Amino acid sequence: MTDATTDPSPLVHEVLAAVLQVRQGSLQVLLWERALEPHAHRWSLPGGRLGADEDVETSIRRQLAEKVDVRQVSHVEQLAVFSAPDRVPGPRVVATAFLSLVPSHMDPELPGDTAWHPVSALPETAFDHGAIVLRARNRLRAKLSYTNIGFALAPPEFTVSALRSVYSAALGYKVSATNLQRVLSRRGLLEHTGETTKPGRAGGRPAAQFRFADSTMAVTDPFAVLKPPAAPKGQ
Amino acid sequence: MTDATTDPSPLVHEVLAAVLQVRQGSLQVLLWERALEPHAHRWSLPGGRLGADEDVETSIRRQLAEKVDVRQVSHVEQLAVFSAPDRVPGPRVVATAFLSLVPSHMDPELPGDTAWHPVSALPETAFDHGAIVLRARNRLRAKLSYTNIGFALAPPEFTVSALRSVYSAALGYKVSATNLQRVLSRRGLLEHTGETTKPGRAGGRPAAQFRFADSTMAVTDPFAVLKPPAAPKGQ
DNA sequence: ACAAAAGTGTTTGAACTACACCCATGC
DNA sequence: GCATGGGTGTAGTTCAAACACTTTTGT
Repeated sequence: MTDATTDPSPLVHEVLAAVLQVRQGSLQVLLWERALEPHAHRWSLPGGRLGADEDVETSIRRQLAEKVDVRQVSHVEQLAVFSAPDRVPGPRVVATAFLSLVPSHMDPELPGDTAWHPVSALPETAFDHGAIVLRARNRLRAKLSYTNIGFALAPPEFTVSALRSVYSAALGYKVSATNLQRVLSRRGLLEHTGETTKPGRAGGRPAAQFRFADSTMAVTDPFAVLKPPAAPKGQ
Repeated sequence: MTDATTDPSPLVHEVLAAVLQVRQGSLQVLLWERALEPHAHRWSLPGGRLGADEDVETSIRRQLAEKVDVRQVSHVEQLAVFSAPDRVPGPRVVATAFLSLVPSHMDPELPGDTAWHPVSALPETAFDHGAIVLRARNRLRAKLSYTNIGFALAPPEFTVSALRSVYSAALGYKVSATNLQRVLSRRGLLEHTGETTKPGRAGGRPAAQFRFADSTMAVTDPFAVLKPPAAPKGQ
């Protein structure tokens, strides 16, 4: 399968993460500004070379720790491999891209060359990193519908209207608070904490606080159609 | 991002494909039997080393051509990267795994060391290839529900009951022909060809022939819930 | 006529959207 | 009181599963 004695095409494997967070009402991505050529001053995704003793997920978590406190990263998942031979100038570099999420209440300290940018208004990006960000956003949007991945975007406790803002920012359209609560409750994803928030100066009923019942990603709406036949009543 | 002048950890990138086909009423995968150590006589996925001038998809298509006529491959998509440092003995090998499909009416000529095996009864597999096959099956099963990927498993023209067999084999449970036709028709995926088949000796009504309206993968049931608000009536 | 296989009509139920209405608070 | 924001009740719709029934053939 592989011939280790000769290496006709030296190859570097890098890992990259599109770190997404809802901030200031919009879905944003963490980028750093390249100081050096190639593509100096363009914005690129955090990441780096895959180490000898780590798999790609371990590697991206390690490399993210240089930009963001890892404990603030609530979810990491593989997106895809980007491997066009000319995707970066110079020697061949194949990248494994990740989708990574940070809850909206976090505000990590960032290195000076690093900043958040709205996904809907990206600055000039390096290499194929812009395409990776869009793939990440699409994946997130899809998963908001059929998994519990909202837990990774929301703070540990939240009101329904706060959660509505998070979902609306990520999806790019207004979500109804009523229906959001219904859907997530029906699926058993939401739990009351028992706490309520005080209304603002304008008054209004105090809002109940919720949390997500589970904080590991799970598919909650497995396949909508072509389900297996129902078990006979005797079962 | 990468330092090309030194290469502390030589790394090989391979591409692997789980080629799935419905044959003899079950979902099967194409495997070849390794002649040499390591893992001699175990069964492994077709694939090989990524070439210098190709991306991973081009590479897997090229390598599959050595086992199966490429024109018979109806669908190829990335599955995931497998990168555990010890996933194969010896020098580091990172793999990009693919899901690949062959329509059920094809019966490609195979090399002598290659054979189809039911996914539900795999022989002893090499390395992590067994896990890759199961991931491929799970991906296929999920996509049968919310995309038109059936086109890649079915022959160009088929009766509803033939299509039912294909779906049943892939999903692992009996699918109702009635409901299958309803779901696919409602989504506009099926077209009448105008032809009908002759009944067998036992009689029965002649079956209408259908084809899939589209032969490129598309999501047909985008998100079941949290849809964007309906456009106002005036639109 | 009868059996067999294909295809349609119709009921039931689940799940989601939309909207009306009620609740609890500040001023 | 009344405005404001939170929460529930309840149609109405869509979509899919289940099953009865009709259609069209071979024997």
